[in-house]
Amino acid sequence: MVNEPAAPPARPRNRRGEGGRLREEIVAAAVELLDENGDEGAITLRSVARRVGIAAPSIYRHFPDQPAIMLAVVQQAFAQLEAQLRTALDAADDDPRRRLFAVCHAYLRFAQDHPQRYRTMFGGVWMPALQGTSVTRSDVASLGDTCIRLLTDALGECVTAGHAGGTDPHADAVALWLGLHGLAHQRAVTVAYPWPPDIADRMITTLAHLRDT
Amino acid sequence: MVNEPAAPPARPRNRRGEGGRLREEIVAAAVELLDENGDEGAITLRSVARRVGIAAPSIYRHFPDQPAIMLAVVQQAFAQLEAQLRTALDAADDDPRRRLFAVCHAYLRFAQDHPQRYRTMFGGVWMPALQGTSVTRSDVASLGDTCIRLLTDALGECVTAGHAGGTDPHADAVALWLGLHGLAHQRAVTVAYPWPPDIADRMITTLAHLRDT
DNA sequence: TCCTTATGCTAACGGTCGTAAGTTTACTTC
DNA sequence: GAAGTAAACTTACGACCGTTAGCATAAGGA
Repeated sequence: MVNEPAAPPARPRNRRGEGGRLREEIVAAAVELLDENGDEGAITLRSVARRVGIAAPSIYRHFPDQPAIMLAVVQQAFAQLEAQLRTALDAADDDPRRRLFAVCHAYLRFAQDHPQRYRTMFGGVWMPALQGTSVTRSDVASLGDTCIRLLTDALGECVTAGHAGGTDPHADAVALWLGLHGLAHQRAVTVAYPWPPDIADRMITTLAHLRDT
Repeated sequence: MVNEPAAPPARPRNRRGEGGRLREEIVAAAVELLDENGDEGAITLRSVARRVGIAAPSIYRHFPDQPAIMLAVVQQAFAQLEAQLRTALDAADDDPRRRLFAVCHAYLRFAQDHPQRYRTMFGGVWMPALQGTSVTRSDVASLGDTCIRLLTDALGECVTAGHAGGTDPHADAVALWLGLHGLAHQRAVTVAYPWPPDIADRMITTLAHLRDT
């Protein structure tokens, strides 16, 4: 838990118009602390300031609150997840089946590559902690919507192409996402568990009601 | 966040041999704080002591650490979940199909009735926080095993009776639990989301590979 | 060159936390 | 009634936290 007890990196002051750059550095430092310590409680005003190499009150130029930093971290993480899903879709060919697997595996890969971030994104330390802070409920309400839509669309393509059968495409999409989330979250939480090797593909195939090839 | 700023409930001291009763009171108070504030960070040595009506250091008679309280809370929660699953199984008849649904719905009901507890049980604030504390990794390793076995057995009965088909019963059981966990966890985290009404039965039926009746 | 102003810092306050050391209270036994 | 001891308390220390108020410094246009 010791974070540079006395680390004066002699940080150069930003140029006149580039003060906002410090905001990115703050968020990046917060993400670093989260990834290293694995505990969102490690993201504190002072710890972030230490990591960046600035004085703690200097953060108030860029964030009104400490929860505002957390919100920025989570927003950035969701943007990264969305970008990763889009990249996977762009790299895939036109087969709806392969596109569905691509986006699902990209989702799972994000959670596996950044378990602490995933845990924080969906851990729900929000509703309680943001009482009386600058973070409003609407800031956090629609955070994962775009990512879920990408998944829903990919499943819809499969249904349209006749590769997937199901009585209710929307409910199936929700179920598929819930299954992915269960796997992703549990993988992010437990150190090492003997998962069946093909557990991901099994869940995707089953929940998407994919027909045998 | 104000917890009895000065609440002297004039707690009577326990009788000579019943000092261990305070331990139960401490755990109960910790659970109360968790359920009310919804944040495991609300379980602190001093807040628990205030709630019980004792001085903070008095806790050290019964717990070596603050993490030890958290461990006790989680252990108790897992015991409650297990008891709830067994109760549901005992109340069910002999039809394997109905027994499977009974245990699955009991699982989901626990998460819905005690969302903060569920979040804490599976939230994984463990691996990081127990560094250098009295809580060892083995204390937390096999916490949910019994509950998962109850689920696995219920699915196994369905397979044996021919009500469920699947190529790998163990993998299917894991997948079923992951699906339940995804739904339970997400329900415990989000305030209100328009879930498809029959989402639970859909996931259970699909992941268990239940045959049409 | 000087003045404005964005940028970041120092100092400080009040609060909470975990924990150690030593002490008081009251039950039980003799 | 005396003694022993379990049960719980008081006091205190050091650390970290979020936040406020005011100050220094340097960039860049006039």
